[in-house]
Amino acid sequence: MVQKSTSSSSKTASRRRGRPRAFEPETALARAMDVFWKDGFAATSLDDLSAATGLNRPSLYGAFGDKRALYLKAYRRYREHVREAFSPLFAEAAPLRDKLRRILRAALDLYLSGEDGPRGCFSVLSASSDAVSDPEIRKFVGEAIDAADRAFERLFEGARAAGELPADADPRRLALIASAALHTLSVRARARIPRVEIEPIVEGTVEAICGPARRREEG
Amino acid sequence: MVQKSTSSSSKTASRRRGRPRAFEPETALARAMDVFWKDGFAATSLDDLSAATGLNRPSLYGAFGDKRALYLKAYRRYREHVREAFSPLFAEAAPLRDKLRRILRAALDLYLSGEDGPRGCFSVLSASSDAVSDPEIRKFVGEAIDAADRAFERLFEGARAAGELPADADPRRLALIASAALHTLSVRARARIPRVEIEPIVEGTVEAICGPARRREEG
DNA sequence: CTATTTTTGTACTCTTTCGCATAAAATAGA
DNA sequence: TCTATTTTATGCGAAAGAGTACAAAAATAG
Repeated sequence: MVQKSTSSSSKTASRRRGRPRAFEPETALARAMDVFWKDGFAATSLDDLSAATGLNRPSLYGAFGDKRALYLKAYRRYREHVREAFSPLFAEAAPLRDKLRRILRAALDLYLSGEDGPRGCFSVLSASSDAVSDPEIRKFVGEAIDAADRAFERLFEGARAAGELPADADPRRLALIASAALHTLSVRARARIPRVEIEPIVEGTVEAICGPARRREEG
Repeated sequence: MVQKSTSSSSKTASRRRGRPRAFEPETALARAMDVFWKDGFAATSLDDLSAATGLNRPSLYGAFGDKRALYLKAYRRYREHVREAFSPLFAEAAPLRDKLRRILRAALDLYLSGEDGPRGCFSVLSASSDAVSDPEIRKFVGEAIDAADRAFERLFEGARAAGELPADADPRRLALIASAALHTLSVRARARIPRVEIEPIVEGTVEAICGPARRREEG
């Protein structure tokens, strides 16, 4: 039950004993994530998940556990996906203004993505869901928010050290403003507010943090 | 069915013909709003609503219609409640910095309120809910967000005209930052992040909009 | 070729939920 | 008192949902 594939995970190595799986857990999890991301926890039924993944319910249970466990796994996958997508943007060597703009634009693109309409941010959705009464899910949400706050904080610390921000700038305060931008982008995307009405928030936030267009760079 | 009490609505006037209601629709609606606000649309059952209001289901249907109609009425009531609570704060005669701080503090208090834990902002919740796929609910959400944006925009326009903001300040851009603060306050409150960790966002937003503590008022 | 192991698919149970039918209760008017 | 009208209360019925039992299917080990 809890054995974690004691053998190596290389593709062709020592195949398991019984009937082989007819699906790839990774892609099934990706489909489940899509559904949860779109409809939220309470409004997603196991039949929805079954239809989206192509697995029947017993297979879902066998592979991922019950609905709550699957939600946690889907959420974890979302966070990994986000981390992989945004880490390079934070690590990039570029002026702060450009980096911040690219990060916020990428977030907006992510929040507007979805075959059946914009989905917003999974963490914002989870925070709004009844699932947040679950301590473990709440912990996940808190970690996700904190991770974004810290990533922005480190970004602004570095920028301040590099002279891209005034010496008296407060990286933590600026980080909270950047995270607030993420949250409002998510809310508005989810409300299906047109992209052109949302986009000014990106530039407005960049200006609020980095200062107006090409001024004040040196008092 | 659709007659809207043709007679006057004064308390003692011409009582209706049949058995009188054993409840006050206003308070029942307030209770229903509380439940929807706490659990969201999908996770709230009619039994929950029945228990919270004290009405049995037929009475709920008779008074408010089905679940969706009741949600719309509860949401409408929330917006009226918010408008009544915040209009005086926007209208107040006080320095911009103080007014903005009071508004954001009041919003945080509202989002942290709730007998069973913080509830956040009903509009943010609705945007995250599956109910947003309903065009009418989506329209409500859009209107609520727009109302907040405009209220802040007018506030900053007035402040600029009064010389409390630089002449080149962009009221719309600042308004979007203020609304973003509301959204992040709601998300964090809902995620049960401790109040002391959320409060700095209020002051940080005030500084971002009005400038740092007591400097630069006349650059 | 047989036994063992694991997954798959069907169908089942139990619970919850929504919405409504129906009868009893409470009031106004005749 | 009797009738018309409106609300309340019980509870029905159809549907959906979560989780599981069980047997067939598909692979490996010996």
